[in-house]
Amino acid sequence: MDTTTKLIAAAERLFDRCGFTATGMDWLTQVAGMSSRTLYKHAGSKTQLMERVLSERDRRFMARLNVETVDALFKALDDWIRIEGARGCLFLRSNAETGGNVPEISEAVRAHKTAFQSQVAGTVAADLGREDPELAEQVLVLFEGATHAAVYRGEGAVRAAQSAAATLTERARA
Amino acid sequence: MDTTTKLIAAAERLFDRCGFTATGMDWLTQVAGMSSRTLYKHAGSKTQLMERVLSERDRRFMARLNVETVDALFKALDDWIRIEGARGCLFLRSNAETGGNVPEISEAVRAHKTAFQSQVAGTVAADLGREDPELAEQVLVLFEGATHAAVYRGEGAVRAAQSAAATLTERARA
DNA sequence: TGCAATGTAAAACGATCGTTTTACATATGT
DNA sequence: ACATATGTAAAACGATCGTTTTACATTGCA
Repeated sequence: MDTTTKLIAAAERLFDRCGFTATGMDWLTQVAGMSSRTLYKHAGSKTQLMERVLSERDRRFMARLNVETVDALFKALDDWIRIEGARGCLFLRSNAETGGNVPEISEAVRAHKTAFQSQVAGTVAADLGREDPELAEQVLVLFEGATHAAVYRGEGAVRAAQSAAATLTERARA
Repeated sequence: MDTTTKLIAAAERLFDRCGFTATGMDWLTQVAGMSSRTLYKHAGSKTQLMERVLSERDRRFMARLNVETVDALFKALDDWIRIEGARGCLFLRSNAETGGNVPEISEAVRAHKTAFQSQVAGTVAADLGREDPELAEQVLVLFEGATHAAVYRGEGAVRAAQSAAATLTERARA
């Protein structure tokens, strides 16, 4: 396994589970299994490392959302939570932790959420056979809600969002 | 204005806007306008201060949710966001930042979310004239989703959640 | 054979962390 | 008037932060 890949994976895991600020670089070197010299040669800085983590996260997450029905969108979220666990959106958390004061991170979050919104709108359009901005916004809200409610309500939150989206979609079709 | 009140208010503002870990105590003393000796006499520790902040936040937030219709629930959220801004749920963020490793905070979050779920279920029951756990879960997800989507989609996210909740409630009534 | 490249181990950098302490000022109430 | 409570200002505590440096080992290729 490539050194950089190993580093990004370890960093994503720690940042996600313990928080960005709370994760120390010394601890990260131990978990990633490399010296701090190597870590900094590959990552540059903690902020750049966070950028790489968010970029990789975006790639992996968005790949799963590339579906053509609203129902599949929530099935994808269910799969994601089964594999990755439910700790809320890492992008929003990154932004909140840094108070929106780190431009590189704010920009990564903005880009991800724009892509996310675009994918949701696209999926709704594919499912419905036409664009429906209002339904798309509702589905986006349900998806975001399921992501965060699942932290304390478990997978039932995803099922609730899924059934709500089905009802709204059915209504929009008629 | 009472010293403790001033302290809690300043802490809530900084924790909310800049993150818990990222907010230093020196900075907090300056914003709260008191010496660190006074701050620690009133707060005890940073963790205890966070507990007080969450407790006060819970009181203020839950007071607004004490309504009898689903629609009023989202109107209350809209009001909250107008006054306090949209930076996501401070409770979930606290838990995420500490990685769930600080028992006092985890417990405060759990207690708040339990009360929140209970209030949503109660409001749904009052609106419908009967209990409806499935609709209640959907409304909870919509509320949580609006809270977090509003961070990057603005108040339109709340309106989308509100209309979705109205549709689902209407359907449940029939 | 030798020279880059890539890695480790560990010490050290100055800054900042949460917290305590020392020394002193200002009110209040009996 | 004198103790008590409540506050400030500022230095200091040891620990930890992100980052760099020093010194050395290993590998692959010319």
